[in-house]
Amino acid sequence: MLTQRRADILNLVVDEYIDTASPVSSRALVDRHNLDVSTATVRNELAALEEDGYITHPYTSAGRIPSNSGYRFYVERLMAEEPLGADERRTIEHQFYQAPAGLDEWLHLAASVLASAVGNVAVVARPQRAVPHLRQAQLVHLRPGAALLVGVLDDGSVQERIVAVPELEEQADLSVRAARLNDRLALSDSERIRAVAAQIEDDEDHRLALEIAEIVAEGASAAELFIEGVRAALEQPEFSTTDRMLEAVSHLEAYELRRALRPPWVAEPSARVLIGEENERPWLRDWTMVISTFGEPGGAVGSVAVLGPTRMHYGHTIPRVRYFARLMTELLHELDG
Amino acid sequence: MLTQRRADILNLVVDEYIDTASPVSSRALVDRHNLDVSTATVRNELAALEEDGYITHPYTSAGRIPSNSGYRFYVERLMAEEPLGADERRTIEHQFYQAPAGLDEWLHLAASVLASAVGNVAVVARPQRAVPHLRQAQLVHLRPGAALLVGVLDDGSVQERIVAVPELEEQADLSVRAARLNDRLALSDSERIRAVAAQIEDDEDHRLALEIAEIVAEGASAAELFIEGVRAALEQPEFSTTDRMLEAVSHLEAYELRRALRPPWVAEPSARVLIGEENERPWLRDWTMVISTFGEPGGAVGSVAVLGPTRMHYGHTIPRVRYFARLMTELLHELDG
DNA sequence: TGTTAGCACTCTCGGTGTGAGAGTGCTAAT
DNA sequence: ATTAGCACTCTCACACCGAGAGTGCTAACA
Repeated sequence: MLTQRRADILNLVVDEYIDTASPVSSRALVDRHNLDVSTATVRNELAALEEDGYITHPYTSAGRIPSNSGYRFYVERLMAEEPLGADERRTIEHQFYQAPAGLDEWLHLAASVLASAVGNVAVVARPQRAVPHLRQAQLVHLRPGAALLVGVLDDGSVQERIVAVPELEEQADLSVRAARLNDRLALSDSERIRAVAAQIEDDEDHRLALEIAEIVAEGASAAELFIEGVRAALEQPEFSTTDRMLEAVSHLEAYELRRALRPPWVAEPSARVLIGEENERPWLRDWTMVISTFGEPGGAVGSVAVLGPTRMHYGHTIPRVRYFARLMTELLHELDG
Repeated sequence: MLTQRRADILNLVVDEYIDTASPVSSRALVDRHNLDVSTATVRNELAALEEDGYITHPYTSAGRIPSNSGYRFYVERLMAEEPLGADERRTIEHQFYQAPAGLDEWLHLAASVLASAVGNVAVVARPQRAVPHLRQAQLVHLRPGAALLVGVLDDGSVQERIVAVPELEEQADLSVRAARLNDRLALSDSERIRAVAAQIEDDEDHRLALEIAEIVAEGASAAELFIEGVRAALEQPEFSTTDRMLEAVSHLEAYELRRALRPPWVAEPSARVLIGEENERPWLRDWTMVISTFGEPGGAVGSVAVLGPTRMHYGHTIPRVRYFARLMTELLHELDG
């Protein structure tokens, strides 16, 4: 266990480094926080902290930089959280309430507001159920022999796919067919739909039921992602060389992020912080991810996350991610009635 | 008008610069293309070309660089097109045919294949009609008093929006309502829907008809964009400083690109090339956009584009954009029956 | 025993200087 | 009209240097 003084100093080092982005010297600590010990004493403490692995040296004679375990200790024990002020809340809620009609636009907006609140990349994943159920299917005539199968799932998402239908059927026939299918399949998950399909005698209905099972299953994979704030994140000094920036850009795509957001930190009620290699994606070694979820625990669940360099303003970011998750849970609830 | 020799030299300068990305010297031209004149003669010609504005100097004693009007002349008169080989076509078509079910996935794939074929940013805009018509509307019960209004348009796109409905109506009632609305509104554009709506007596139906008019109208704005190849483009030497790269990153987003793709080059049958300030978006001053459209001229039309630095391999890019547009028109036609 | 002053030592960083090399533009000769 | 030759310009890579910032250690001190 660290002595009080040592912990205090670690706290100051991390705060200072987060602020200035450059190695922290003993002098800076003493001067800027008027400690009543000398720089030499501080140096001794720093050496001890380094011994314990909380901080490091970039080179022999530079200031100290927090290591990832330093950040971890900081987040768990030291950090002073910076709660949202009344006016900040008001501004955010205001932006939320002038949101447009669609859920998608709304999620997009949320990502964008969060990104600008924390100055880093914000990612919002569309809520989805672990096991989605069909709410309603519909067949829309496209041309003789083909129709658009549209399925609305119970997490509010809409899946579509072009399917073959009997050449002669008009829209009216297709609607009848869809109504018949809905009668048997509505409110079922894809597994159950498959089971019911097996018992359908009519060949066409049988085939369509299987198609429906597939689109329902698709609803459980690939959640849509809304990514904002890339620009702001890239402006930070950790990306001051083109190769680092290039690396970051190529990872900050929906495809990569989807994997990073996935298990096991889905369904975490409060915010979870993953520092560096705590996230197993290797490219995130120098990144921190603060992630939380929103929505009904049993129902459709989405996630909100902030991504940035490990040198992140934790005390600022964490409460905000938490706040957004709570707010979005509320609003989603309102939206669902 | 340029003399033959002068034009030849301009051609060589552009070719060489596209290839090497560094200013072209008289020596390089003579050596690498065994001209039967001396470097001094070439220098005189270069001076003349510079006089005419086709090329420039970065500084007094460096080689020549094509100006934007140099590129324009090159594209119109000089450039040797590099047609697709049989096996290249085969590879591309192969990738296309193993495409997944949905139109969206398919467009996404197209963007990605094109991007890797030209080594620059590729953008594909979902086909849409100038004036979309409603194919079918459907109401899906969400909870008492609210339903999801889903509209399928005649360009195959699906629009959705949450709407209020009478508290007491069940799915069955909503389906009846939807059927009634479809009878009067199907196959109409949003203007006509609005007109018809005005004559509907039932208050609820009237309100819903207006909602439908709105979602149909939305189908004409904001086409979905598929963007690929950003990474490859950013690796080019024109983005070798972080600020240039940062600038590029922040512009290569759906929001900005949508504006760049818009009029007046929509509905160009062959590929159109916009060099530098020929595109009025100011940030595109150093970019070239090669754009074409696909789909039925009268029907749903999408666009394919490649974006890259003005120093772009035009002879390679242009035929490929043209080829993709043609291929996608074909495949879309197949898809539409 | 913990703290501190003092000092030697290390490493970075910005500026300066320099020399080689690549090209041009011009002039005079062909 | 073309070309050889040459002076001149500008960049680029590299080395060098000195200032400055920090540390680690030692020895004195409370």
